[in-house]
Amino acid sequence: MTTEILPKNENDSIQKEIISKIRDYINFKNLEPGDKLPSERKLSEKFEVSRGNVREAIQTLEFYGLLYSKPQSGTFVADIGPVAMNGMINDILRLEEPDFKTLVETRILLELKTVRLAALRRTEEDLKEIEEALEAYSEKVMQGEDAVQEDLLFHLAIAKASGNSTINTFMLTITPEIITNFTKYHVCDKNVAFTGIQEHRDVYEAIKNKDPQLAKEKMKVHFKMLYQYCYNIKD
Amino acid sequence: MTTEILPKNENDSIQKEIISKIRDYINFKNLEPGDKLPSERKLSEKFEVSRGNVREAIQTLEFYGLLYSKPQSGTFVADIGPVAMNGMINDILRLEEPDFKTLVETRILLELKTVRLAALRRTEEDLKEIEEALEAYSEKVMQGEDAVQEDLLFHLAIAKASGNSTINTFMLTITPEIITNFTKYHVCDKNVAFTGIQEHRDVYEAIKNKDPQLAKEKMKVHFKMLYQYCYNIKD
DNA sequence: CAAACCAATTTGGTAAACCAGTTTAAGAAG
DNA sequence: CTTCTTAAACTGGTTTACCAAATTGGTTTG
Repeated sequence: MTTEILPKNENDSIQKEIISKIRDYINFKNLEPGDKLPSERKLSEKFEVSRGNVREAIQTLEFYGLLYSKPQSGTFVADIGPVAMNGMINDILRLEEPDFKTLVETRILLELKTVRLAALRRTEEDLKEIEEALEAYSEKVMQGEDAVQEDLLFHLAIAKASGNSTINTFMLTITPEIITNFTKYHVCDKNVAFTGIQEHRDVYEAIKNKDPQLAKEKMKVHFKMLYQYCYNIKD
Repeated sequence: MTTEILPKNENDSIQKEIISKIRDYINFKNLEPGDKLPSERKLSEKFEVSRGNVREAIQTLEFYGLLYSKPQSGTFVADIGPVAMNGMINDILRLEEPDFKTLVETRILLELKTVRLAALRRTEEDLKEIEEALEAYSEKVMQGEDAVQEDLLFHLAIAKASGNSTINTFMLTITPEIITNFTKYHVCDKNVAFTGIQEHRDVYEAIKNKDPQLAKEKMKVHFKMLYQYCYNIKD
C-alpha cells in the first residue's frame, strides 16, 4: 500500500501528464491485455522525464489495476480491454481532490451500512471491544476532556465488527481526514459530547440485541447534526 | 496514494512488523502529537532493516494520517492522541485482504448511493456521457460480443455524475478487482447481458428525469442477481 | 529439422551515494 | 552571562549505480 491514494504535491501535474502519455502510447500501438510496455528506462527518455517519475506513474496505474509489473521482466497491460482502459484512465486524470463535504457524505453512507452489518454479524468478541470503546469514550467526556479519539475508535470498532474488510479499509482511509477537519472547524463541542454518550449507548444496545434496523435508526440520530452540517455547507 | 493501498507481496509481513515496532517505540517513549521520530537511518539500524523498508512503513502510516514528514527536517507524529494512534495502528495491522464477497457487497452499497446522487445532481454533460456509455454497451451486446468493459463504464459514468469525488475514488479502486473476478467466475453470461440493456436504460431514464427513488429501485433490480450471488456465496 | 542449451542483454527492484534545506551547538563578541 | 554568528552535522528526498532474475537470439546437439 504503498501508495498514497492521491498525490497532492505539485508532482501531481507531471505525473498526470506521464499517465496520459502512457495512455496515448497504449492507444497508438494498439496494445492489448498481456502486451508489454517499453522498459521504464526507455519510457523515461521517450517522455524526457526521470525514471523515478515513470515508476511513480506506473505504480499509480498498478494501484488501479490497469497495469502489472513482473520483476526482471517488464510492465504489462492488465486484463482490461482498450475501452475500459481509456475510460478509467480518463476518470483517474479527472479525479478531483476530495473535499470535506463529500468526505462526510461518504462517512455517513458507510457507517449506516457498517452499523447494520455489525448488528447482524457481530461476534461476542466484537461486542466486547465496542463496549470497551464506549466506556472509554464516556469516561473521557465525564471528566470534561476532549474525546474525539475515543469517539472515533467507537465507530471504528463497529466498522471492524461489520466483517466487511473493504468497507473497513475505506473507513480507515477517510477517518484521519475527518478528524483533522473536525478539530479544525470545531464541529463538535462540549454539550454535544454529553448527548453523544447516550446516542452511542443506544447504538451499542441495538448491536447487542442484533437489531439492524434499530441500530441504523440510532446511528441516524447520532449523525443528525452531522447530516445537517453536510447538506447546509456552502457549495 | 502512492501508495498502493494494500501490499499483497511477502514484503507485507516485514512492513507490518516495522509498523508494529514503530508503534511500540511511540508508546515506550510516550511520544505525543508533534514529537519527532528518530531519523529513517537510525530506525533502520535499530530495527535491523533497510532504510527503504522503513520509508515504506512510514509512508503507509502517513497515508492513514498518523505521521507526517517534513523534508530535510524529520518525521513527526500527527495531531492524533495516543489512544487513537494505538487503535488505528492495530486496526491497520489486522486488516484482512478484501475478499470477493465484501467487494461486491461494497460495490452494491456504493452504487445504490451514486445512482441516487446522480439523479439529484447530474448536469446535462453528465447525462450525455451516461447516454454514450449506454449506447456503447447496447451496441456491443447486440453484436453478440462481450461487453463487460462497456457495462463497467456505464456504472463509472454514473459514479462521476454523483459529484462525490470520494465515492468516485472508491469505485475506481474496487472496479478492476471486480472485473477480474467477474470474468474469472463468469458471473455474467449472454442472456443476462440482453436483459441488462433494458435495465441500464431504466436506470438512465430515471436519472434523466431526476427521480432518485426510482433510479435506486431500478439499480436494485439490475443488481438483483448480483445481490443473490453475494449472499449465497459460501462463507 | 527440431529441441535443448548457453551466453549476453534487458528487465524491474533495491541499496548506496548525493543533494539541498534544517537544526544544532559551539564559539566569538558584547 | 547573554546574544549573535557560523559552520558542522543531520534530515528526508532524489538521483545514480548495481543486482539478480528472466527473456532473447544464436549455437550446438541428438
